[in-house]
Amino acid sequence: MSSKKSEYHHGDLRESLLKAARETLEQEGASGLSLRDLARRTGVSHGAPYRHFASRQDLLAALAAEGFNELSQCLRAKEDTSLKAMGEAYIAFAVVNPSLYKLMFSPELDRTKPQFLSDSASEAFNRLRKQTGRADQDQSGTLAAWALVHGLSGILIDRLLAKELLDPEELPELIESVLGHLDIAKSNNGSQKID
Amino acid sequence: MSSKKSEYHHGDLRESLLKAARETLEQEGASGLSLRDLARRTGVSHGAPYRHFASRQDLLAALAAEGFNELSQCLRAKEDTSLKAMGEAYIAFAVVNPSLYKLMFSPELDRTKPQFLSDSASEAFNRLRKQTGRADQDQSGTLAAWALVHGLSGILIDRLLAKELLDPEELPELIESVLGHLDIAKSNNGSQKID
DNA sequence: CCCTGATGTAGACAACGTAAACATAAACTC
DNA sequence: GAGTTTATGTTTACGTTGTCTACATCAGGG
Repeated sequence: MSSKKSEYHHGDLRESLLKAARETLEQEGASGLSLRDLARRTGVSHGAPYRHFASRQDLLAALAAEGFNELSQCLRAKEDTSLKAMGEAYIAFAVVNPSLYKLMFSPELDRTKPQFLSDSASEAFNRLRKQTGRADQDQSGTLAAWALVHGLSGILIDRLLAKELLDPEELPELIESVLGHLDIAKSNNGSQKID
Repeated sequence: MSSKKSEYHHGDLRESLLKAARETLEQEGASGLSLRDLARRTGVSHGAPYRHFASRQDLLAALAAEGFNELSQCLRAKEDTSLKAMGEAYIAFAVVNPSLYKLMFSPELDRTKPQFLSDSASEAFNRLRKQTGRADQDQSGTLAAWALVHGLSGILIDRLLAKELLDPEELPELIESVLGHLDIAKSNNGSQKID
């Protein structure tokens, strides 16, 4: 399909850019990601990316959207298991894609125009809520579950834990213990608590 | 003290820079903070800041350190109250200084050379642990408490909640509910909230 | 076959971080 | 107090970046 062809038109820049961006993102961090370097590595001129992304922020936003989709998928896969399993999947995604996860919740992102963020975020949130099985009036339980995994993800990503807690051997165990401190996780599985 | 004097030497640049940086940080976000603009607004040449900060990262790190000290102070003030009160103070700090809080946990920060981060962070962590009153063997409870407030802070800062949950009127109430889902907060030395 | 729109290129501009060479003023020494 | 040293601020310079504009190239439809 793609041997020599035209040499002028790339074919599927946009995708190539996103793929290259994804790599440098995890290697260099979000701040080390430049459009020009991206173009250079992809073999196009520095102006080319602007045919596919209105701005650097726009590329970042596309990356973040990709991330939300993947996270959504990870959660969907665990939909029919326990709340704990979902939380562990959530944290696993964050730890495997640290820079991407950080980017997804970066305040710099233009969250206004495509409401992709509120959409994907609220979809994940709803998925979580279904799992918590709470009444609609009290979403504090769902929010607590989300906050717990979100916070633990950030702590792990940023390596804020003392060394003795970071033993990768016992990490899954630690995560499970932490998630266990949520009262919802205990009375799990269809139990409705009366307020 | 400072009427005319020399006009050449600023007097206490460093502090002025930090103060100006603090302002622009919350107004423009971390990415909108440039050394040159800072120097401009402070009335010095664009090379001057380098006499006080080795690099932009260095300035950011100084800001973050400042933030950790203030957060530490906020927590120390609530040391003798309930775990919930401490959590609320933590979240209050984060919400009042959103960009600073984000910066404090930014992966871009050079956390290696001055271990200011691990120091301040672990100090706060220890303060928290004292409050949870758990055995040293199991720090999962402490970690859960930290993760919960850290996560909720991020969610509030980034405005990830649906509008109906963001009613500023009911926000303190919501926060309290969320913190209440931590099992440690319940069996806690009979501390009552004082309204 | 030309024309139109999509895509890539080339050049320009301002802003930035950072370093080096220089200027100034304060501190210290005698 | 004169002279030297040191801390602090200025200027100039360089390379990189995001982004805009004018231009080039190509694919597809009338």
